Amino acid sequence: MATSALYTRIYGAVRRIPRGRIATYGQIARLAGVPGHARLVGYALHRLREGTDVPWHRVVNAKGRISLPPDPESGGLQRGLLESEGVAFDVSGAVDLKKHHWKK
DNA sequence: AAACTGACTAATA
DNA sequence: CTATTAGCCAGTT
Repeated sequence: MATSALYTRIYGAVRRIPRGRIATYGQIARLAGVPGHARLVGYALHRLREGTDVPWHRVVNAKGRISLPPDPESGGLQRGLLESEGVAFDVSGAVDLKKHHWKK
């Protein structure tokens, strides 16, 4: 895997997200110490897979929606994980940022 | 090494 | 509300 310092920082930042809360890519990038690299956060998470200790499902885009198309294999895993943590989804499939957006 | 890609964001239309 | 454009820059090929 293409290990890099940024990946490590990004993963570390994601791990800091409290349970039942969600954060945006831009926010994670900022926490990771690399503001402006929201895309890198997404890229890093994309390389992840089951078995990691990173709660990637708590990371969503600025709209509070899941950017990743539902994977038939995982059966909409991300949404299920969030719901089991108490995160409410809007009817349009967006997270309720009003309630669950994580604030440092 | 150079070009292409992208789990983004913000601004416009 | 959705669609398109542009800016962004490291990672991947």
